[in-house]
Amino acid sequence: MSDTKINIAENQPEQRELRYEPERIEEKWHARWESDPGLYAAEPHTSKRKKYYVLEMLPYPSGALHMGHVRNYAIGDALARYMWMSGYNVLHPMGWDAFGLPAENAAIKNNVPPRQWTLRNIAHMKAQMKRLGFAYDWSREVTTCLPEYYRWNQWFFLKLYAKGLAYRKKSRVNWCPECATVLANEQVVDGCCWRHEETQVETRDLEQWFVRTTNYSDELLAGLDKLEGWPEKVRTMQRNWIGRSEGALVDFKIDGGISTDKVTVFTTRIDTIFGATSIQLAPEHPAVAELVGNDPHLHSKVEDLMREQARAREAGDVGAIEKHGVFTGRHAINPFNQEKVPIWVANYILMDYGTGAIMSVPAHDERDYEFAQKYGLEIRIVILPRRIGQPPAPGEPESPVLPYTEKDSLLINSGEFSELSNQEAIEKMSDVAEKGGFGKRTVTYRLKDWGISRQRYWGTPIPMLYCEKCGVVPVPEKDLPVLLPENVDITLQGGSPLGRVPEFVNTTCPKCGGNARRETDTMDTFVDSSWYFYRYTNAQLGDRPLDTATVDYWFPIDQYIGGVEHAILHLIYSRFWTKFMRDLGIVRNDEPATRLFTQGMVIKDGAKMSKSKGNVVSPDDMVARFGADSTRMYSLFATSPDRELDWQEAGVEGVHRFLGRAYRFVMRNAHAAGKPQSGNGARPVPTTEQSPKARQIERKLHQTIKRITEDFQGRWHFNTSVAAIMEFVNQLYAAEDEIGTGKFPAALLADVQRRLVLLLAPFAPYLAVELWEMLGEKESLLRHPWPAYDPALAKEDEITYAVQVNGKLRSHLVFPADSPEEAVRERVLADEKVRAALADKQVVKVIFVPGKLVNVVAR
RNA sequence: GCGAAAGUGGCGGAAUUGGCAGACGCACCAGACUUAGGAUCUGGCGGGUAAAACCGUGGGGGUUCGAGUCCCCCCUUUCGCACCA
Repeated sequence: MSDTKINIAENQPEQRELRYEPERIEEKWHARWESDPGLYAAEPHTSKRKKYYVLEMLPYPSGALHMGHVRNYAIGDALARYMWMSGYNVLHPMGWDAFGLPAENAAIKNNVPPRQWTLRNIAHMKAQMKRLGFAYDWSREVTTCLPEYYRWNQWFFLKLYAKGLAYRKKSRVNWCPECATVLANEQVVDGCCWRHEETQVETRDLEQWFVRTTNYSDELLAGLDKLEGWPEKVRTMQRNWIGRSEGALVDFKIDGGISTDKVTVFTTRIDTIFGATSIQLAPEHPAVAELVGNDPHLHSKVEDLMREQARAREAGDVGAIEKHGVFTGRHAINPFNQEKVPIWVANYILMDYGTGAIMSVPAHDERDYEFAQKYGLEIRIVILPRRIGQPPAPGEPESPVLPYTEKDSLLINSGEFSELSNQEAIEKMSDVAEKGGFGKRTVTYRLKDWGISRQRYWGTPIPMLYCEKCGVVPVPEKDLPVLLPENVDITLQGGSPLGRVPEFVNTTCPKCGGNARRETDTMDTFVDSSWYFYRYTNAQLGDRPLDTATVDYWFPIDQYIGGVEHAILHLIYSRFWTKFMRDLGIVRNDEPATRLFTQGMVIKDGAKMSKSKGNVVSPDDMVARFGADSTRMYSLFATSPDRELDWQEAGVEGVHRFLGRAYRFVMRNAHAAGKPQSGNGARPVPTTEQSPKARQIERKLHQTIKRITEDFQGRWHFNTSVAAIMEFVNQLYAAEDEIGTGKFPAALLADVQRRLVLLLAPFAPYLAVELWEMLGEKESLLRHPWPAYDPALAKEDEITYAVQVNGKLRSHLVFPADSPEEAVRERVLADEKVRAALADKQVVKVIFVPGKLVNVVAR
């Protein structure tokens, strides 16, 4: 803001009120809203309104809001305000995902305690949100790092433990050296840490707490089919993540035996077992060491395979490595035909899927085919399409790999099972294997149990004790919360920081009174975000995590809005948690949210905003220069909410300019307006008193209300909603010369202004409320009903027909809206331009599209 | 490799079901008002032409009176999955 501008404003007081100064308007209302309950939800059943729960994903208090947050909340806030004005009892809460590693890193770097750092960030970000005018019900604020919240994480953990859903086991886990802690499978992306994209995850063998998410594998999968309000993309991602696969386990006896006499393979294609020409084991398979024996050559080969696999896994391109293997010299016996097949070890077999052993069927599996080709293993065709019914003719089919599964496929070379279809064979062979005791049907999943132990300080302490006599003992419920100690020396070395706090660690066993040590790991912060949205329904409750009846009123969440990056992590954990809580009997819904919306990323100059790229736009800066309304409205106007948003400052300026136009129109003409007519959709005055321009404005008003209402109810294309308001304001400017002349009814003007303000309310709440006051309205803008439109008034009374000859646009003709087809045809065919285009051609037919277009087809 | 989404002026993007391509905004150009303008208001703005014709929605075919929209083939980008047996 230059000095010149300010001076001019002061020198010309009559100009001053017409100048749109968002900082003045917004500061004024910002201060007033501090003491205004705003968009607070009414307690269940105290309001006649229907409930509507709109939720945006809670932020991590990193220090400052970024544009992604602003966009997310601008969408949610517009919806919340629209729903509120549409007569719903809206719950629109906000909170803080306040535990997590950045607080610890900040503590190490700047020597600030994590709690202090976090709470300071929250205070700042909350102030930013308020300045941006987001209408949250702050009486329900949830901060996950406070004992009032995290004690219930501990309470839930005890419930999980009691139900056998939390357990401790030693296992190979993902370890991020940068975070100095364990990660869940969901937190490993392409072999790297989800927070440190450059840091490769290592593996460590540690004793850890796990949550049995796999108990709900099937329900988590089946539930996806019913979540029709969720993006298909998210549902697909979750389906893939759960990775259900039906098949069979089959035992192959090891010829000559080792300490165990068999190796069990997992297959989804037991019907092809007569085509199995080798067994392939993962390099880490427990039988490998014995099979390889003392042969140093074999031994080093297996080591190589293991290394290749590990390297590929760390590089994140497991699919790309070249297949290698080595023959162990030993054989296994196919239980179906007693055939001896060689046992190999191969680098493409994964120990953590199925049994880490497969039967290799080169004729009907691409990978097996590639491998068999390389090592000259036999390729035996055992299934063919029925239409052939016999071994393929030379050169047909082209690829020897034929994973036939169609109903009309047919087994060959498969003993008693020959001639069966693929499906029949799977059933029969599974029966035979089960009866014979050498196999059984099974289902495997990719989904693994959720490892929740973190060797970090800033998280919820896991409420467990280790007693010298009694072993693992849960902290009794009455002793909750297990408070996270303050003043802890934080380093990234030497394991859990809590382990270095003797006052915390050393305690007595609640069972025997003897010495006990506390668990020093903390919980994954995704525990916090798995159920926070339930806490909003009654955030102050002291004796329970939630009140079932209150939750029952508000749930499920009607609309959840957030980034697609949470499609698996947060959204699968919170679905699990809901099912667990339901089985605990404290909630009744099966799923947390009916509808999910994932908004697109905010980018600038073709790249995601990031400090390293130096293309970060600060919301504070935007608010200071253009105002909160312009910043928010631009984030909705630039593109539809589901798409990537390319931040262009000139665009914010454009929206700012538009808001100025709207502001000036209302300010200039407020005095000329008459008394508005009562009734939300009623027509203010009879047509006869209106000039054509006034009628046009009235029509445009109703069309605009219609468009915006439909956008809210349907596609959420708020960019076109904003464009519609802009068009409307442009028309108002074009008709302004008639205002005050008597041609433009004062009552219509009053109505137009009021409704314009109402339409602006979800997008530019500061400006809307300022103008609302300026119009002399006393009632709260948010409590005023959303304007209705009258379809009859929105209807055009003249229609411009596009006139084509052979599909090419030749003319435009205007007709009264209700003109019959005949009248239109007649005038079209008589039209000069049409006749010129027809020349000497013969009219074959005339296509008439009512209200739109006429196409004369001629030859 | 598999799957999904997308590709439209100088730029962000409109075009709910096949029916006037480019709404709205930015940038740009011109004018008005001004001592002044990075304010405001008015007009213009896909290419092409004197004006038309004509050409234009990643490329190539097709269906249709009519295709950005539907079908087939290909290219590019983004996202997801990727030895899952």
